[in-house]
Amino acid sequence: MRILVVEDDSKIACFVVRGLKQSGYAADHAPDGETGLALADSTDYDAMIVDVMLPQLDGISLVKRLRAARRVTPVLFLSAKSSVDDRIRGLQAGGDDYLTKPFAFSELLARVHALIRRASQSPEATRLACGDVTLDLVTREVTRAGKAVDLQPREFTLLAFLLRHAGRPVSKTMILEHVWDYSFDPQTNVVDVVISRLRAKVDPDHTRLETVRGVGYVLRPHV
Amino acid sequence: MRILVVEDDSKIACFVVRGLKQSGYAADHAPDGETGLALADSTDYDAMIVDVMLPQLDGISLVKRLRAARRVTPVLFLSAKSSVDDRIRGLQAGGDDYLTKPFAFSELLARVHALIRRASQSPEATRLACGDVTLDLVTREVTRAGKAVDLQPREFTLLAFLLRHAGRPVSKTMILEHVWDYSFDPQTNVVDVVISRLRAKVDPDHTRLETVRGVGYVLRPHV
DNA sequence: CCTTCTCTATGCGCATTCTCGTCGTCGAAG
DNA sequence: CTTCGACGACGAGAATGCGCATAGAGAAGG
Repeated sequence: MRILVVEDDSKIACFVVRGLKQSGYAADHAPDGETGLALADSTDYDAMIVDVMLPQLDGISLVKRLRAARRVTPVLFLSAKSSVDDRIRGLQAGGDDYLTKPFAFSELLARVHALIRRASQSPEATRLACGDVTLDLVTREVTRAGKAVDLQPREFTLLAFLLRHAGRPVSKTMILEHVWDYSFDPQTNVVDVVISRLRAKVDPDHTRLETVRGVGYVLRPHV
Repeated sequence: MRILVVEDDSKIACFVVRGLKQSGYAADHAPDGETGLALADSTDYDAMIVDVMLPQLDGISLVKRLRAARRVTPVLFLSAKSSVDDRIRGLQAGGDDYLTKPFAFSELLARVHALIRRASQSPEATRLACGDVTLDLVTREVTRAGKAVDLQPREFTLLAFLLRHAGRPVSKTMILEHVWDYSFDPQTNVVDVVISRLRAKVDPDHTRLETVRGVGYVLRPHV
């Protein structure tokens, strides 16, 4: 779940990004409209949070251009003004929701949640499972064969990612991008290391988490 | 639990807001009807306390317009007049309760309590518990293993918040928002400090209040 | 003015995560 | 069938950064 935050006030941006990360989302930040559009254009975000007042390219125009390019990423507008007019303009431009500053973070989170859930049609599962392995995104509990397993943060994020793609191989590049937030392969073997630790904890008999040589890894649904 | 106070007399407003905060509520204040309506429109309050006599837009009209917009937030009217007529007008406009000035703060608090309890259908638990830790929101008594524990206000609010979410991790951002009423992260470590003090008083053997690295804290239900 | 409570600042300790190095395994080609 | 090359597995040590505790400053209340 990756979210783009387009916001010029660095304090607000920093606060929002941090909060989203603490809630388990990956978050990118663009300080102006142009950068935001470029990022939105090149990455497939699950949602965007866009300030209306932005340098270079305002939020409304940004979203209009995004929609013109047939991008349907759900957008939540942020604005200092609370006038009904502004709200209407935002929604007409293709925004999906509207929040006025100052706002409570929990409200922002709730709305983003709703947006993603609506967009993906299927309610955002809080509980992932594959075979006898289960993972709860909210309580952060992981079990194998009914027994609780204690995972470190990185291991947790990686397992969650694998579970989301259970049955299909995921490349190391993908993993680095979504779990480590790296855009480029920094010539490292971190993934191998954490996969190794994950196997020891979650797949001791080596039947669930398979290696696909030259590609990456698969989580086997059967077993 | 967030409450909006719409009241033009700044002394009364200040007094009420302070009292609510001390009782563990988050409270906002609007000095006139227009501001009040705008705030009520953009935020999801758990209850509102509205003076009938207000500049710009009187309390009755405010609530009428709120109800017209299908908002069901419970409203308690404040008024200087105690005439039965006024009371009827208020309730007809969509108010849920009515209190005449001057009033005792404890009475206001009791009624707000009742309003929220009624609105949320599930009676607002006055007593929270998790494992051998109990907390009473009304008497402000806290016990651990049957023995009373003396908490400072901040510590009390934080513990109450953790108890409400027992079993699920709560992020520091959330804590700052609900316990400190900060909308933005002021780059501080207050949360850590108060957690530390809370542990010393309520969880000396470090079994109940766990750290979730990079996220926040959990209160463990078992033990 | 004194007390009580809360916030800020700092350094330390430790958990987590990364890097490195070696060993093992797989697959292809001769 | 054997050999060679490349990729992956995994353990051990090192670095980073997060969280904890403490003390002192500041604010609020009596």
